[in-house]
Parts: sequence; C-alpha cells; structure tokens
Amino acid sequence: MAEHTLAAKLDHLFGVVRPAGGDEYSFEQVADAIRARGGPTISATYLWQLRKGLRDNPTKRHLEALAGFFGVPAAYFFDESEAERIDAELTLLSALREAPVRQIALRARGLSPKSLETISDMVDRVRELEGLPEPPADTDR
Amino acid sequence: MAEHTLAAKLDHLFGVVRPAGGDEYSFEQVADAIRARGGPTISATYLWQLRKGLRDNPTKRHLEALAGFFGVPAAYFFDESEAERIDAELTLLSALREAPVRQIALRARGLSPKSLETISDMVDRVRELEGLPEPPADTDR
DNA sequence: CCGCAGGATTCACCATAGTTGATGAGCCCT
DNA sequence: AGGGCTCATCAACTATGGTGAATCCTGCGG
Repeated sequence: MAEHTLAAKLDHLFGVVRPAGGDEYSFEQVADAIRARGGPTISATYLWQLRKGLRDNPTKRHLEALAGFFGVPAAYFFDESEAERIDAELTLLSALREAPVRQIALRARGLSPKSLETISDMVDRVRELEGLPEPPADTDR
Repeated sequence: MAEHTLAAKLDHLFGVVRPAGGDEYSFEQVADAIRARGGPTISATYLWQLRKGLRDNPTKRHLEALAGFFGVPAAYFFDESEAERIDAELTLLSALREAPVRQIALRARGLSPKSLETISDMVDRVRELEGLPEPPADTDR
C-alpha cells in the first residue's frame, strides 16, 4: 500500500498539498512556482515524469526545490521514518500554510472545550453556506 | 568556519570518519566500498570532484550512497537552516495536536477571506472573554 | 456540434552528471 | 637512482537527467 518510491511520495504530496481553492496543482503551476521562489528551472514535463515514476533519481538541487515547494524537509524523500512522521502532519501543515487559517489555529489554542466546539460548529456552518465539499479527513490517529 | 557547501561537508566527513588504522580513506577505497555495499557505481574521480567542489549537484542515488557510507542521514547534505525552519514548523504542528483545534484548522481551509476574518475575530473575542493571555507569536515569516 | 483553452502525455533532443583513461607526483623497496 | 606501486589531478568521452515543442485529451461556452 504505502509504496515508498519517490514517485509515490511525490504523488502523495500533490494530492495533499493543494492551493487555497481545492484542486491539485498542475505540473505547470508547480514548475512556475518553483522558479518564482528563486529555485532552479524545472520543467512541467519532468515533474510529470517524476510523479509517474518514469524518472527517479533527480539531482540535489531539484530535490531541494521540490521539498521547498511542498514544505517538507528534503529528508522526506530519503528517510522512511521521517517520511512517515511528516505524513501524519501533512494535511494539517498544508492547511496551515494559508496565513489566515494559521492565525485562527494558533489563537484557538487553549480555549475551553466548550468554546472550541462552538467555533468548530460555526466553521462547519459557514462551510455549508459557502457550498464547500466535505473537508479532507484528518489522517492522524 | 562551517562552510555549508556540499564540498565542505564531504571534506569534513573524509577528515572525520577514517578507517581503523588512522589515515583518511582514499577516493578509490570509498568508491569500492560503496559498490561493495550494493550501492550504485561511483567513480573515484567523481568523488574527488565532489569533494573539491568542481561538481555539486549529485543525483539522489549518489547522495544516498554517500550518506550510507559515511553513516550520516541523507539530510546532512542539504541546507540545515531550511531543514530546521521546516522542522520548527512541524514541531509547531505537534503543539496543535489537540484534536478540536486541529479539526477547526482543517475545516477552516478554503473558506472565503471574509468568513475567515470573521471567525478569527470571534476567536479573539472568546479568548478575551476567557481571560487568556496574548496568543503566541506566529513563528513563520 | 464546434472551437478553444488548459492540462496531461509523448518524443526527439540538449546539457550536464558521471565515467574512463592518461599523466604525473610522491614513496617504498632493493 | 630507478623500477613499480598508489594516489590525486586533468582532459576527453558517454550516459542519462532534464527540456521544449508538438500532440492528444477533456470540459466548457457559444
């Protein structure tokens, strides 16, 4: 199930870390974003090849760029245990990449259970009102 | 002092991890040892180039092989500050382990900016009501 | 139905990661 | 004082990592 090939990991990342809206990043988008971050050039085609497993064995610089973009340490692509640890946090991590969400999470800490529940309900309600799909499952635990 | 180029790191490893006797491994010895361990082929010349900095940017497999031989995690060869920064982020996440907070963060994703702001305000208000101190600073940025 | 806009594939090609082979400087024998 | 070893360095060459342009899909507006 949990293939620990590079392709599988990348595929997983694509699935989990998404742009604000909802659908996965396109290869093109990722390529552009990486260039924009000051990373090395990387072609959309190549990203596709890596994800599909047609190419494994990218260079150090490209690994750095990928790790940087997806917000994981480079070790994610190497170490198995590290990868697992991070996987547990990943959905939450990508959610927290958006500043406002982050803001809310940080400040919600320490509130009484009752208040938290109220807020949680409110979020769900708004979600419903805005016609959003079911949220991704909490992978942890 | 601590150059954090790949070359410097490799050089350091050569200096520090030595065979039983005393003197450094030769490039040839390392190349052979890596092949013997079932790793990919790697030429002595190439090792030299890497150590001298004439080549940086090796492939994933070669990085794995080097890390394996010298007994360090592959992450060793990547930028430390970046890794630390991301690790800090991940640690922050485990601070947010409390299920309800987590729940809120996950489901707040994708909401309109306006809604997010409203919720954020609400959280602050409740926080105030419950007499909680100023929230912890956002370590990002 | 038609076109067309954006994305996934495909594939031939180019740049460079990585190799092979040669050169020469030390070092140890005898 | 010179042959034979080992090793670092250099200079072509090769293999493969990585790219760009063309092609195939798919959904969508007219």
